[in-house]
Amino acid sequence: MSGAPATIKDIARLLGISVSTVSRALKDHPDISADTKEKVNETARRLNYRPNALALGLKSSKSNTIGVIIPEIVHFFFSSVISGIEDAAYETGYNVMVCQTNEMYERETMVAKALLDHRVDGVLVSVAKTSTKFDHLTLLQDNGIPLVFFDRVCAFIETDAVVVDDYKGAYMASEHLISVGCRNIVHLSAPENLLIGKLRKVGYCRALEDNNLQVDPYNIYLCDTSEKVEEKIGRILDRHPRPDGFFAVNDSTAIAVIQHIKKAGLKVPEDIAVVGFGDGPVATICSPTLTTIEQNGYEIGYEAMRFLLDRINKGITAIVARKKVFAPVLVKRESTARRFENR
Amino acid sequence: MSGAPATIKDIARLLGISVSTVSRALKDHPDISADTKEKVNETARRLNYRPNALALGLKSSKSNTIGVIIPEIVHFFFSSVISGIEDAAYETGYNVMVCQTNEMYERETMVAKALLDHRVDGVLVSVAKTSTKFDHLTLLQDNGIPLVFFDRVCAFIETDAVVVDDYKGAYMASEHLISVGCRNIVHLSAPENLLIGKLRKVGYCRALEDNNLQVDPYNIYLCDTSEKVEEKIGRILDRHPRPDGFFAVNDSTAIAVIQHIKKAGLKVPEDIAVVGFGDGPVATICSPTLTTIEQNGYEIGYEAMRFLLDRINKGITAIVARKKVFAPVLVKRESTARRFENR
DNA sequence: TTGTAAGCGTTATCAG
DNA sequence: CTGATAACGCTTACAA
Repeated sequence: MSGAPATIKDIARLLGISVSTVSRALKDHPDISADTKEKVNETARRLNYRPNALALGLKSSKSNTIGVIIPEIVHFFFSSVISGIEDAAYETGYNVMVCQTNEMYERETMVAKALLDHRVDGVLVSVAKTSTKFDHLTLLQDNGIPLVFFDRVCAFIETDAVVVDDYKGAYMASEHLISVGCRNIVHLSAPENLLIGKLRKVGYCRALEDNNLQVDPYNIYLCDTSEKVEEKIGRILDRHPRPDGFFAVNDSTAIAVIQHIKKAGLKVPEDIAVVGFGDGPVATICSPTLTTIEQNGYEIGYEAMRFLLDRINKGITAIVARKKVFAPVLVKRESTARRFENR
Repeated sequence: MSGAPATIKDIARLLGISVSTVSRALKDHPDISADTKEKVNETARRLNYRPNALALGLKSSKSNTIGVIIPEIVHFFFSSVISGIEDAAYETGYNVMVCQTNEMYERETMVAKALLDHRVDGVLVSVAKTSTKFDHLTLLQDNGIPLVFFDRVCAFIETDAVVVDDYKGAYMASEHLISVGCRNIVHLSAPENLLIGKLRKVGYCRALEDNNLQVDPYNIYLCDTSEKVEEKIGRILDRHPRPDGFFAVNDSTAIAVIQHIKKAGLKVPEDIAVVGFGDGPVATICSPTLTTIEQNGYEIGYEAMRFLLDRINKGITAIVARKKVFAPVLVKRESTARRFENR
């Protein structure tokens, strides 16, 4: 059989008592006689009664659901984040609505509204590459829905955020390249309107400056996917003098670079050293294995959810904006090895 | 400011008209005067009015939300599936609640109940490795919530399913190994209680039999993660005669095998050829690149969502159980190359 | 110890 | 053209 779910009314009718009695019995209210409780619970079990979360939510203005706005699910980092969020939510009885924007501003605004419609208790956001306006996010706040950013923070909105130290990670990555002997380092960067893009670029620049290397603007390319690498790598490798190091804004870009370098008959790291950012599983699968900056997505997701729960429980404005900044860790592997002696 | 979201009542009060008029005006009911509509819409815009999906859901018994039960989000295949589901849902105005079970039966039952509580309009499921009872899923059906399986089907429940042809894929993979000269092929399998585990194993066995090779039960290991490979690979490579081919139930297991073979000083594919299942991005990143069976997660998710929408719209029982079986494609790469001449 | 009724936000059915 | 009112499932004063 496949009928509609049982309600408190069904139980009341079956037992010839009122719905309020049933309601109280189900939540073990002290006023209700043991006998009645017994009967109610038995019937509830028999009917597979489950409270209607929609009704509960309507009554209490709490949906017990949180929303996640994420650029693309199919990336190790982002799926790790979701996994962390999901586990933290499960532990605390929340459900998670996941919305992917596919990096589109328009879609980001749509899903933000959908989450508002559903009266989610809070939202975790990592903004899309193309988002430059953020009214859709302040709209959520204006409606009493707390926001927490992870990874891709929006600088114009004052709220909690959980990130790795992008600046420092980039600095470490770049300095490591210098320490293994690179002097002509290319940075493959993400768009500047993403804070991570900007910070990682600044980290790169500063590392060069601090080591008395000239920052050549022509050594910085907007290039953050393997497709873009495909497009631009030829031109980059043809430059004179040829770059001897790459710091890529993420692992998949770094690996695409390695593959093209190898295809061009050059060697990593002997001719060109490469560092990525993220430390996904691919970093140990590619060959040579990839030196990269660790970025623990699971932890980031988990902590972001903890922040959000605080805000949900203590009131959206009760807390001053907090940042959780994970210290980046440089994981050295083959793509910068052999050059270590130069250090 | 961050107040509670505006309601239809707020608009009514502000305009000094009744809520029913507002409701009708907002949905462009023909009865309402252009003038009133104008005023209502203007006020709605000004207040950022958004209909309360909880109230709507309560009234209509439709939450406009679907649930997804998935073993682990952090796998390329599963995250691709979610991405496909998510896109299909977005196109049709549905929201997606994602629940990961971490392969635990107990958690699977919990999330199934949570989805029932939220009165989701339908559920997409890929069962956990450890699930052998399925009352929690029939519970959903009994409550009028349609179910569609993807990838990890439950054989005991009669409903739609979207999968690749696991049997055939495994058959092709194994036969390919034979065709490149392997005669002593190990199969690293998933648990038998998973239909995919069983079918892939049967495909392997049948391919051997059809090619006059003995199926040696000792050549079949329960080993479906890189951790388990770590544990068992030593023993397997020490066997005499040494295996000359591996068919692994998924890519990450296959790649772990390749890495260990290389570490043991043997060559892939010259000494041992390896085939995986899934064709994730890692298959082209590892070295040698991995021959594997394509399994398009995005398509599977997208189609599963289409099936589910049909069932939601036409009534849960109106349709006889349909299976969408994607034809597997063997993608030949280096991990079985060079041996091609033997074909 | 139990029942009645109002209300959460919305829509549909009746009346005007 | 517009307004009451009931209902969706549930909780919670307030009565009894």
